[in-house]
Amino acid sequence: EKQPCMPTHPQKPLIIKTGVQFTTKVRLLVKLPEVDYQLKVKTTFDKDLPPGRVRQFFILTNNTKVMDIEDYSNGCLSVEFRHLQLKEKKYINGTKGNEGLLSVTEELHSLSFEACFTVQGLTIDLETCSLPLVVISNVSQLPGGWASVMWYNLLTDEPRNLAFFGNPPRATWSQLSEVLSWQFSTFAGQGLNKEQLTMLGEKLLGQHASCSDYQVSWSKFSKENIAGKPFSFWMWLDSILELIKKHLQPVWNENYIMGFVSKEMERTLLKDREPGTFLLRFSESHLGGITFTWVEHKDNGDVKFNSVEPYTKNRLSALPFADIIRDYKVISDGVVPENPLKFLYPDIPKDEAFGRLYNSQPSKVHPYIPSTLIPISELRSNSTSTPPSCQSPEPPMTPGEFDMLSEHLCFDIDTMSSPYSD
Amino acid sequence: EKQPCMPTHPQKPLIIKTGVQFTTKVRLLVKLPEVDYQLKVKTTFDKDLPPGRVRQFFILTNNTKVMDIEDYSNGCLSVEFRHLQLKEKKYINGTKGNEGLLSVTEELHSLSFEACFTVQGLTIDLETCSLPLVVISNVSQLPGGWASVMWYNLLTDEPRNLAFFGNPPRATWSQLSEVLSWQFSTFAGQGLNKEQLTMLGEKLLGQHASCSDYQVSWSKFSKENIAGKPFSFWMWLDSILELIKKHLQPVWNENYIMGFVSKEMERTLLKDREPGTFLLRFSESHLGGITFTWVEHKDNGDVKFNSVEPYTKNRLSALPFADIIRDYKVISDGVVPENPLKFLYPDIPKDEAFGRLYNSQPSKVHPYIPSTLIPISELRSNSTSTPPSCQSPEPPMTPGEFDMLSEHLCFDIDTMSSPYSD
DNA sequence: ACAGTTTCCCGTAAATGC
DNA sequence: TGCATTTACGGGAAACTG
Repeated sequence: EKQPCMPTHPQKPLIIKTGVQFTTKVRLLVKLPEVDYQLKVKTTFDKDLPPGRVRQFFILTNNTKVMDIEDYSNGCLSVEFRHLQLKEKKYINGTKGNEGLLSVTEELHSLSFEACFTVQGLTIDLETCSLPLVVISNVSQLPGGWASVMWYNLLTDEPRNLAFFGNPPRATWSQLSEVLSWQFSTFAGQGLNKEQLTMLGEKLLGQHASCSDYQVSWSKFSKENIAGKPFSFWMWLDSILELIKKHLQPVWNENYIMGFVSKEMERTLLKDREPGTFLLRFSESHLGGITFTWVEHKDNGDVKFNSVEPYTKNRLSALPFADIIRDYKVISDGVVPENPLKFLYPDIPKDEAFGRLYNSQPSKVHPYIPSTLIPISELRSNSTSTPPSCQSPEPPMTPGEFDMLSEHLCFDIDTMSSPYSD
Repeated sequence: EKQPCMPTHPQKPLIIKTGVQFTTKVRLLVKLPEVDYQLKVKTTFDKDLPPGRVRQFFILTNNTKVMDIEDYSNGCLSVEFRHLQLKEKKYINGTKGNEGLLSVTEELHSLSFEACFTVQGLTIDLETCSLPLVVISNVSQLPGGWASVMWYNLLTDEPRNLAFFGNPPRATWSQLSEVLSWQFSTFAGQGLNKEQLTMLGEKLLGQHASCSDYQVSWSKFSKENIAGKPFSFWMWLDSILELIKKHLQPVWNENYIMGFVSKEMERTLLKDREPGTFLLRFSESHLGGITFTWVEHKDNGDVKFNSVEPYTKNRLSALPFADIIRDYKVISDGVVPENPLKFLYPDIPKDEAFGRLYNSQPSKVHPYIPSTLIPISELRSNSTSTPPSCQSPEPPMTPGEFDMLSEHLCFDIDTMSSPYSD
């Protein structure tokens, strides 16, 4: 009878941060005959959630409002709650929230709506509730929370299985790769192609990625660290999404960032190209880094590959990435510095590709000489730049419709004024 | 009988930000004979402040505590309030806080302490209160608030003249310059010398600065904008203090930053020096900027002065200032770039002065080529760098003891855990 | 000691008030 | 409308807490 249906959260719905305002809206789908009094709706957080095991929260601010004819649309009743804010319930007795089994971003919560009215002598109780919600206390928990929201909505149709992460199902790589591509198209404006997904599949699954039915566990996806690295697969991927959103948007949208490519594949691609051909790829060793690799032909006919130390958000906020590509110089002992980047793979002249994205700000503060930062690498004559080991290449990927996903995720909780992330 | 005496606030005492925790401590100076019950002290904010004209605040959190024998020291009674937090009182009737006459940082408030006890049948009421306090709601108001605290404590000994800024007295330049130097020695570790103060005096007073008895109005000091600039004298100076604190501390402490020097004086100093002699000075046109000016001898014998576009906190957080000096290069159309900075005025070889402060981080992320940002200025062959107009030079300054000031300012309100500023 | 989690609060941006 | 002031909250870091 009632349906929780609210404006899509601009970025990451179904995650609420304590102490930060959020908005929610309920709509009554049936039209009631002559309700001549005001229909009050009350929201309750974590209603009926048994104490223990998980944290519990309550709504700090006023949580009862009267339904009203919806402004636009077909005159059904609706009510929007604004400025709601969550706070954790503290127990005096020894009961603790979060008993070690689940991490806080795996705890699922819910927001309930209740209304009661009498019509023609009949008392009717209405109650409904939201899809499972993740509650976090700091934006640093947002990536973990979003992993949970994705996994839940990808793998179940149940409207309210709060115990989902007690025993989370696996996803096929086919399903998962679709969601990952969708993440990039939603947050960065441009999805992932087959080759990029192949590299991600190998990274997550090794050789098994050849089979799109191969299953990925929740743990492998976002809890276990990648072998030899202090972060999980999803933390790594999300750090790249954030980097794109904040610093690489235009370059990414032009499809100029190959991004996900094994080092072996990189060499294969570059080795027969013109000297100075380069490609852009994300760091696999550090969170949120991007590097370029260019090919150089030595005098003796050898082919050499060089990769610059990855740029991270700090560097990129000092200097936009396109400008880095424009201005990058290598200095070798007293020689006139030169920009080794000539052609974006396969063969696009650098300025043709990036020209529009350059930021040329010669800043005319008159009494002063304009100054800018430029990125340089200084090569000592005795320096060596040994080619590192790399990963194995591999096969393709399933495409597909993600109607189901977008349907679920378009739902619901909305934290006021573009809340998390840019 | 009682005295409010608390730990010196690490940075800026007597300023409290709403919603941020602060700490205060009261000590009972007389020793009471056998008080066999607990002595309760209550703090009240803005006690007896008549409504209207100014905002009023109250203490959100628990504000009554029992006095206790002080841990260390001579066993007198004391009590420390922690986690106090201020919130503005809102009036239902039309009365507004802050009626236009005074800005919020000129409003003075106070924190009162009360205790009542009976000894040998005699009831005694104790009450005392803090020096005037400034209440702000955002750190952006901190410079304005600190200006008020300085002016008050510099110019009056009254313990509680909350109407002080209704008609604030003037300060002699002699008094003021002392306080300014003290600001730099307190917050940046190194005070101002005679020449620096002279330049500041001229900037504030023009020719009158020759007379150290000349008076500076409160308005001129911190309210009126400097002619042609969108900021007041104090806002400008405080922006420089902040820049030093965050980005220039070591260079400032070595006395390598002349900083306050008129452009005319700058030329006088540099013109007879070796080519490549440079000095460091703060921007007068923008908040929180530092530039270097170097002298160059043209082939035709002319002397030319060049100043780089000032570096602000954003640039400096991408690249430490000493590294900027080390790596700065001027590129003129295809010539090998050169660093024009050779000698710190008067004649210290650059690396001798700054060597210890360089940050050399060649970063050994092995598979990658290390990269860094370097600051460059690109000179087009047809570019001109016209010498700008400058200010007039002038005379000396009074030194002196600032015991009074430090005595007053060492007082009192303490906002938990290094609150404002670094 | 330590890792997961929360709190604290600056500093920027946006909202609000006058 | 513009300016002064407050609120909002991301993001880094410290504090907490088992």
